[in-house]
Order: sequence, then C-alpha cells, then structure tokens
Amino acid sequence: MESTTANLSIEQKTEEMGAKARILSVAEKLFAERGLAATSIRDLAREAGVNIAAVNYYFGSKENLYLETLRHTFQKTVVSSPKFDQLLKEAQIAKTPKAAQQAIREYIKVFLQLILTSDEARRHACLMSREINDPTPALDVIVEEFILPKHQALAALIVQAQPLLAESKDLPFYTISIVSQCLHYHFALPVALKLLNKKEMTPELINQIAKHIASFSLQALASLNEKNS
Amino acid sequence: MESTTANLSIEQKTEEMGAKARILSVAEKLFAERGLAATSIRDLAREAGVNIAAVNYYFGSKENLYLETLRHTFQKTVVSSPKFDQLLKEAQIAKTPKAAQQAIREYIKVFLQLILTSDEARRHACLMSREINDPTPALDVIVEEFILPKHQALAALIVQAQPLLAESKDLPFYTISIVSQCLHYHFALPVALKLLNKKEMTPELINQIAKHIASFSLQALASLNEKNS
DNA sequence: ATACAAATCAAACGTTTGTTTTAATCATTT
DNA sequence: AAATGATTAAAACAAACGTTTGATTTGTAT
Repeated sequence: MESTTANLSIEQKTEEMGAKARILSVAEKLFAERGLAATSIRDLAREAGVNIAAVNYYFGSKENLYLETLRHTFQKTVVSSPKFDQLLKEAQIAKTPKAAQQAIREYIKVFLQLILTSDEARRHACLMSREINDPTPALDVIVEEFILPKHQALAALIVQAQPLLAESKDLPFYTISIVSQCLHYHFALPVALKLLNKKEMTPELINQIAKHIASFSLQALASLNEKNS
Repeated sequence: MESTTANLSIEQKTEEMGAKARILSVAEKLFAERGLAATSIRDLAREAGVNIAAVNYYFGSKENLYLETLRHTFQKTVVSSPKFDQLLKEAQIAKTPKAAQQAIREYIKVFLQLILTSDEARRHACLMSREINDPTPALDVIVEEFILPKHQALAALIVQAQPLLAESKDLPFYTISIVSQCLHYHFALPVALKLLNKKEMTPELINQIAKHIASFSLQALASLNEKNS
C-alpha cells in the first residue's frame, strides 16, 4: 500500500515517495535528458532506488512508462502554470489595445523565463522536442490538450492588440511568429548562445531577449495600421 | 579497389557506388530519420547492401561513422548551396535599402524551400536538430564552419535594409528573429501543421509562410525609422 | 602464373537490452 | 497468530546490440 506517505512531512520528496511515483519522477528526468532509446530500465531503476522488475510491475512495459511519463509531466505543467492563465485572463478583461500590447510583452517574458530557467518546464520542453523529432501517438494528445489552448489564447491577445487581424486568415501565422522566436532559444539554445557570444543563459540575457522579441513583434503588428490605406 | 566506377554512367547512383560511399549515404538517411541510438549497424548494413563488418572496417566504430556522416553531410550542403551564396553576393552589390529588403524576402523564401522540400537539406536539418538535442563534439565545428558564416551574411543584409542597426548591439537578435521564424517550421513542423489545420507542407503553403515572415520582419525593421526621433 | 594487399563474408564474441519468473518480504485483515 | 494480497528482490530469459575474428574472394602488380 502507498498510504504510508500520508502522515509524513509534506516537505519530504524523493526519500519517502512511493516506488511508482519515484519511477515516474526519474523517468521524466532521464527521458528528457537522454531520450527514450538511450534510457535503459536498469539505469532508471538504479537511480530511482527500485528493483529492475518494478518498472514492468507498475507500468507493464518501457513504452507504456514513456507514455505515462509524458501524460504525467504535461498534466503537471498544465495545472501548475498559474502565471500564464492569470495573465491571459487579466488581459481578456482589459480590452484596450495598449493593455493587450503590455500583456503580450509580459506573456513573452514569462514564457521565456519558464522554458529557460524552470527545471520543470525545461524538462517539459525537452520531452516535447524529442516527441516532435520522433513522434509517438502521444503527440496528438499533447498538441490538442496543451498547445492548442495556449495558441488560441495568445491569438485572442493578438487580436485585442491589433483589431485589424480580427478575422484574418493570417492570424495563426502571427501567433506562430511570436511563439517561434521564443521557442528558438529553447530548441537551438547552444547555437543561439554561440551567435550571441554568451556562455550561459542569465536572467539579464533573458530580459534582453524578451524585450527584443516583444518590440520586434509589436512593431510588426502596429505597422498594419499604416499599410491598410 | 573503387576505380571501377570511373568509366560508368554518371547517372547511376546507389547501385554502383563504392561500399564506403553507400554506407555514408545510408547512414545520413537513417541517422537523420531515427537518430544515433535508434540506428543499428545491422539495419544500416542491410540497407546499404554491405556486410556487417564493413562499417567497422571502413569507419572503425559506430560513433566515428556518425561523426564522419555529419562532416560529410554538412560539407556537401555547404558546397552545394549556390542559390544562397549567389543571393547574398548579389545583395551585397546592390546597396539600396529597397534592394536589400527584396533580397531578404528572397532569402526567407529560398531558405524555407530548402529546409522544407529538399530531401537533402531536410536530412541536413534533421541531423542538426538531433545534434542540438544530444550534443556531441561535432556541434562546435558545425556552428563555426556552417552556421556562423550564414548568420553574419544575413546580418549584413539586415544592416543594408535598415542602416540604423549598423553598429547596434541588438543586430544578432534581429538576425535570430528572422531565422527562428523560418526554422520553427522545421523544428516543430507537425505542431505547426496542426495549428494551421493543414495535413502537409505544400509549395503554396511555403509561399504563404515565406510572405508572412518577410512582411512581418520587414515591418518590424522599418518601424525603427519612426521610433528613432 | 604468382604474390600480395584490399575487400568481403559468415560466424561468433561478450555485453546489454527489455522482459519474465520464482521466491521472499511486507502490510493488512481475519 | 494465521492468512491473504500487494510489493520487492535476485536470477535468468531470449533477443539485439557493437564489435572482432579468421577464412575467402577480389583486384592489381610483379
């Protein structure tokens, strides 16, 4: 039974988790770092402090563990991204274009901080990269349950900032343009650092990047006013 | 000996290549599709039509084959990207901002077509994604020999299109902003297709994307004129 | 023709892989 | 205290892995 953790200190983490939870935790870390094929069950079991047979006992197979790990990780991140949802809700209330523009600025900054500093979100993003490079059936679920909602929320923000795009067929392209600039610093981090002559991603650099992407993108949006003659 | 291919038809490809060349060719394909860990020497040898021992005979080890494959592939792409270099050279001659802007438009279009349609360039990009996700010592070489020159060439183009950025510290950010929008459709292709409600990447869609990224980015560049009061 | 090196081959090497089995241990209930 | 079901442990499984071996074939020069 797993109820032994109930009356223990909440602060205790890896030491007194159930075996199943420990496996999931380590699997999330290793799959993110090394990928599915390069992670062996023996390594995983040793690091989680469980027997080799425990993985198949709880999850049936390695592939199923991978699927459950993705589900678990994404669900965790979806639930525990209050900043994001709060940001989007606040923005949907304040309907002036100026307020929406400021919200986009904040959105970009928070998003960058999330994928570049938070260990949790970074693992999340790494699992995502790997899933995109070697798609499994899990990808469809992830896109529809996690990515699409965020995409549509940002699209709504963009429309508020630039009403001319209200019913434009190009709206998704604008959304992708903004997100892609941010995600690039995750996908191609080592390359980007080299091009910027930096050794590591610091909070100051993140701020610098966020400001650039925001001004770059908002200027592109603002320019639509002049072109539409 | 490998000189038997000398007096044969140039058009013949896979049938009459030397064993070493065939291994490299298949390795490029499989490493791009499946990655290093998921590609077995047995599969590779079978598909290349050579004995299992041939890989270690010619390349010493699997890891060394991977390294040689990266080198070979990138060298090929660098040499055989005439459109790119021609484009950049022409642009550097015509020094008017208008001409530079048109050159950037072309650059984006050609770049997208390259990474999204050409089998060769797509494999190239796949190898790159995998190398970025699981870096080996080969990454440093690739960045400095292949990416940095292209990056600086595009940066020069941007300066011609927007002289205000001539000696700006932010110039690399602008370059990355443009490239990242393009590369996103490679890195996150399946996700992007879902967000656009498309099933596959067609030439028309590529044109649409290219036009958007170009106008989006050029508008952002043009807006600098008004802000600098 | 002979000799020699390069290239190819089938077979087996020792590991490591994911998975299964069988027995022992633990916690809980009767 | 005995019994039951859930969990853990050690050992072994077949399959696949990268690699090596030793013999054989091939091409070329003497």
